Amino acid sequence: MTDQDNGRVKRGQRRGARGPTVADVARLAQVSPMTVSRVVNSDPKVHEATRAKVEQAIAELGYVPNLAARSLAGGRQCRIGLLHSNPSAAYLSEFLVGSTEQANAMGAQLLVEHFEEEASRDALAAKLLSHRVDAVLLPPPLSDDVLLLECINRAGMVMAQVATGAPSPLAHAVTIDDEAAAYALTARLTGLGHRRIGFIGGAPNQTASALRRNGYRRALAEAGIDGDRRLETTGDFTFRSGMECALALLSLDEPPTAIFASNDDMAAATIAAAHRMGLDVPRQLSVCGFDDTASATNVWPELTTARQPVADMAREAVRLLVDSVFDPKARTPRHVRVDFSLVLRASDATLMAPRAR
Amino acid sequence: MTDQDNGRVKRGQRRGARGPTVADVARLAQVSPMTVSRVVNSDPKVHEATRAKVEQAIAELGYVPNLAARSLAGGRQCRIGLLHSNPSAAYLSEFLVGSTEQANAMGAQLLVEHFEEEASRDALAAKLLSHRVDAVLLPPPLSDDVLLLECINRAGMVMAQVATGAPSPLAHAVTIDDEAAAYALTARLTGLGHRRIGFIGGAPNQTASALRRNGYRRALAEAGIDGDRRLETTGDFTFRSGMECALALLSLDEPPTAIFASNDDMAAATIAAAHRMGLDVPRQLSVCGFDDTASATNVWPELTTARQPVADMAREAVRLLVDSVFDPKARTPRHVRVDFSLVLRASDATLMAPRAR
DNA sequence: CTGAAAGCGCTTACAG
DNA sequence: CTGAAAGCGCTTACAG
Repeated sequence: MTDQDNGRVKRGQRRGARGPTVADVARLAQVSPMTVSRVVNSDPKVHEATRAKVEQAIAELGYVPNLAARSLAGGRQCRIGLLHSNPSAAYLSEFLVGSTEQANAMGAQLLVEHFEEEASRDALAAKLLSHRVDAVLLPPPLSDDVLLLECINRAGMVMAQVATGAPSPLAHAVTIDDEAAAYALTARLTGLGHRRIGFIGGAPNQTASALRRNGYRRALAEAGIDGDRRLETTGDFTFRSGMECALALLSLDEPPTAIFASNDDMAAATIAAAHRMGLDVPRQLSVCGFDDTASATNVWPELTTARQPVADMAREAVRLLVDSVFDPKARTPRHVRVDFSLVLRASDATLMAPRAR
Repeated sequence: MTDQDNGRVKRGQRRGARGPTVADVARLAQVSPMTVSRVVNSDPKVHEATRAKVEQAIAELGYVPNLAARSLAGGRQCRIGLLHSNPSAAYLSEFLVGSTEQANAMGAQLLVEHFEEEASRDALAAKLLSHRVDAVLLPPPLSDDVLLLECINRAGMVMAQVATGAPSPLAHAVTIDDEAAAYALTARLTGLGHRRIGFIGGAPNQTASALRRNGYRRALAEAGIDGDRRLETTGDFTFRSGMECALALLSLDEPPTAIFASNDDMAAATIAAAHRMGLDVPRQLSVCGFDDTASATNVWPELTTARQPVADMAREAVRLLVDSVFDPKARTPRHVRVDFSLVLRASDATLMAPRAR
């Protein structure tokens, strides 16, 4: 029986019941609202017996805390701005699912904002501040925009860079070991007998691009293969750039028998280029991608690639940000490295006899 | 000068300044907090002069309403559950961007939830209720799950179906005219001189699939072409299914000279199948897709397709839901139809002389 | 058209 | 370990 049931409507009184409150739970458990609050917030200083009583009352009433009241009273609101420019749709999709889930789970609000590279960084920072944003989440390529990092830092917001090759001292960072993943993939190709392995690099303004190139070079060196710079090309992570690089590589006098592309979209383009030139993949050309986004399975043959757990990385980054906003001690930049894994599919194969041309 | 500046800290008093409040604005504008609230909520019954004064004070202080306080006081909270199963990543990405933006703009909270088709619908509804979800947003294929619609309706939540071919009387719906779009695309192919046009249908459990097939058939009929059922295949919107259907079509005794696939992923697979069989696109085979997701430009040649404004549709659906939650009168199911457009790229061409086989 | 009062549901800061 | 009081910033429901 709640107070609202008496039917009298006084001045300033609100309409309508809105589900059980701490007061309802407190009444049922015969404790004070304060104690209910402590149980809900897992304060360790509550007697086990008291906690049990309260938890039962919570279960009985189906009590769920009102987030609005909580953040108003606690003075703690956490709004995270997710800035994105133009990563591949497959990447963004995974990233959004992970970050949205985690933000909801932690009671944070997520503001998704598109940021054009031509736009003013100061104007962006001002806009974020006016939206009361406390923390900023940066997927690539924005995670590598140093000017942007400095600008947001000056405005006093916490940041998390995801998938950067150069963690900043101004921000949290969540990455995989790009060098090691590229090394592992290239080593697989050398293990299959390939000696002429083409490389399609990512956008030069993304720091992870250089790390992947380093991994490629190290694998070749360790296999005793002299690096041939003509086999190294540079794209920008788009399908179109991958197509151009692949056509260039396949038109060399001594074309590669395998190509490692720095992301799946460019690897998909490489397969398309091979088909366009009448080459069979993987019989006449082995291809590897990177990321294991949806693009990896939206081609034929399906791509062998390195899996980057994008959704998990986004979740971890949100966790770091929310903790930082609520606890100043957690503001010290942390660098979390998550594991990658190799996903072997159908786009690579043992080197066959030299192909007819 | 705010009250907090006097430095005294009384019992129960909070720490820290948190930006200007209605009280601050009211003081500066020399009106009551109530009037500030009215201006912020654009109540038409405020004198123009009063409004101007208040607006100037707001600008001067950089006042931004506290959403938590607003929803606590107003008693109006709007939590929208976005349920997704396994649409293509490109589709989901656009959908998430649109719905997140709109939800934030309208002060609603978005909960993203993955729903496996094997999972229990009742358990899902219970979970949504326990999360205090008021409204449910359903992208395809869930927008066509009638049992799910009924289940959520029984639980008392409002719903919006996006891109369904069968708007339910229980829900809002935002669609394009699938039949007309498929008709337009097919008519383009007949206009280019094609007479044998293959069709790759979408998943049979999605109602839009049948509409697209109807559009295809109508265009053929109007061009005076006898429908040949062997040219009609059925996929499930995945790349893999598109590959199978395309290979089947291209292996017919009298193969088609053009293929219309019911989404971009299947059209991309059709191009891959053509290349696999040594056919040039579009010289020897014209291909059209549907949706204009990122997949349309992540193939070579780029796809001619029908653009479905996914992000806008998601925004519109969120708008309908939020309005319904806040205003019971707006609960009457509405069906909003948005425009599609044809995007002509490089995957289709005029019919050439019969190809050599 | 404008305002004074009360309350939304929770937590902070104390006091025991 | 537990509780009574006050307040978070806004809006509802009135009264003028």
